Amino acid sequence: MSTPPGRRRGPSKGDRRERAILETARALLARKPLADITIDELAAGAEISRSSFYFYFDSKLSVLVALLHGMAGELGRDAGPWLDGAGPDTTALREALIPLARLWREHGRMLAGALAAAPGCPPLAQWRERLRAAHVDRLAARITRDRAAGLAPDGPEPRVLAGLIDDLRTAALAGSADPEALVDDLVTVELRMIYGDFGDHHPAG
Amino acid sequence: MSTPPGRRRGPSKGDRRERAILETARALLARKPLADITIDELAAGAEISRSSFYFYFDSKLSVLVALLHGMAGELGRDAGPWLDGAGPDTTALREALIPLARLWREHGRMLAGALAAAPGCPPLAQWRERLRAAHVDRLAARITRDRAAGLAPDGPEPRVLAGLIDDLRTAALAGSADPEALVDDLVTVELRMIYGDFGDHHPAG
DNA sequence: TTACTTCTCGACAGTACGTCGATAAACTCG
DNA sequence: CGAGTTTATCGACGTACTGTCGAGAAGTAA
Repeated sequence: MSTPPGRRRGPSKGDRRERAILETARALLARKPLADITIDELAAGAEISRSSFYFYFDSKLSVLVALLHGMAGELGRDAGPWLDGAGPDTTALREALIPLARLWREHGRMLAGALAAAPGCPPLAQWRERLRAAHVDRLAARITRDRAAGLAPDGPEPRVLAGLIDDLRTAALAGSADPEALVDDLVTVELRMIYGDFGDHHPAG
Repeated sequence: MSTPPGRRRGPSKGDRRERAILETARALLARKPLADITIDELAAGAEISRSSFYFYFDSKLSVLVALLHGMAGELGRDAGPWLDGAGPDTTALREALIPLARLWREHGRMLAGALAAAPGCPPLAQWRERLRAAHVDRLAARITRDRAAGLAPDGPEPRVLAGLIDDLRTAALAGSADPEALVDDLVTVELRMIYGDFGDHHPAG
C-alpha cells in the first residue's frame, strides 16, 4: 500500500504517466475528498486504462502519500527563526505562519483530506506523526529554554503544550476557508498560550 | 440519507431491532472507524438480514447520525456555569471540561470518526456545525462581556477567538489517548487564550 | 533479427452497496 | 374469529468500485 510495485528506473515515458497521475490527483483533490475519487478518474486523467494505473501505484492512497511526501519540505519551511529563537518574538512566529497558511490555502482540501483519512491508514498516520513530532520537538525545546531563562511562565509540560499548539494550528488552518486571514490571530493566541500576555499586544484587528 | 424510510410509530418490536442496530454500531465504533464497518455486521449484530437493515436506516451514516443525536445533550452539559459566568474562573471551566473529557474517553473513537467523516456528509457536517455554533456563540458573548468589564485584554474578534478555542478543545480531545489527563492543561491554556495570564496560575503539573 | 524490459489492457473475481417485489408476522377493528 | 392494514423480513438483482492475472504490444539495444 505504500511502495510502487512494478517500475525500476529510467527517465522514460512511463515517468510522464506517473506525473500525469499525480497531477490529476492533485487537481481532483482540490475539488473533492479522496473517498469520492475513483481509480478510473485518476487513470482517465493520465489517459491510461484503469488496470494500467496499478502499474504505477497500488492504490489511490499511495498516490496521496506520494503527493504528500512531495510537499513535506514546504510544510516546515521558514519555521527556523521562530523555533530556534527565544522569547515572544511576534515577527518570527508570523513569518513562520504565513507560508504555512499559504500552503493551506492552496492545498487545504488535500491536506484536510489526508488528515481525516490518517486514522485508518498507517502510511498517512505516519506522515502526520512525523510532521507533528518535528514541530512539537523543537517547540517544546524552545519552551523549555524560555522558561529556564525566565522569559515564559510555568505551565503545562512543554511537550504537552507544544502538542496543544500544534493541534490548534492544524485544526484552525484546516477548518478555515481563508487561512491567511487567521495568521495574526494565531500569532496572538500561540504567544498567549506560551507566555501569557508577557509583552504581547494584539497586532491587528 | 438522514430520515428513516419505512417506520411510522408504535412502541413495538421493531423498536428493539432499531435499538439493537444502534447498540451494535456503538460497540463496533468503539473498535474501528465507520468506513471499516459493513452493513452486514450491523445487521448481523441485530440478528436481521442485510436487506432488513434498510427498513430501519438508509445507510450506516444514518446510524451514526442517530447515535450522535442521542448524545447531543450530554456534550454541552455542565458548561453553563463557565459559559454564563465572568472572569478567569478556573473551577467553572474545569467543571465544564471534566464531563466532556469523560465523554471523549468513552466514545472517542465514535466522535473522532464522526468528525473525520463530517466533511463529505452534510448531516454530519450540520451536526458538528450546530455543536460548534452553540459553544462559540456563548463563549464569544462571554469574552465580549469580560472585555467590556475590563476582566480580559483585547485580542482577536471574540467569535474568532471562541472558534479557535473550540478547535483546540476538539482537536486535543480527539487526539489524546487519555482525554481526562488533559483537562488541567486545557484549563490553563484556554484561560491564557482569553485572559493572557490575568490571575492565572497553573493548577497541577 | 532476437532478446529484453517497460508498459498496456481486457477479463475475471471479490466485496459492498442499495432497490425491488414477494411474503410473513403483528396488530386493528368489525 | 377473520378480513384488512400496517409493520417487518428476506432473497434476488443490478451497480459501482476494487485489485489481480496473464496475454501481449511498444520501446530499446545487441
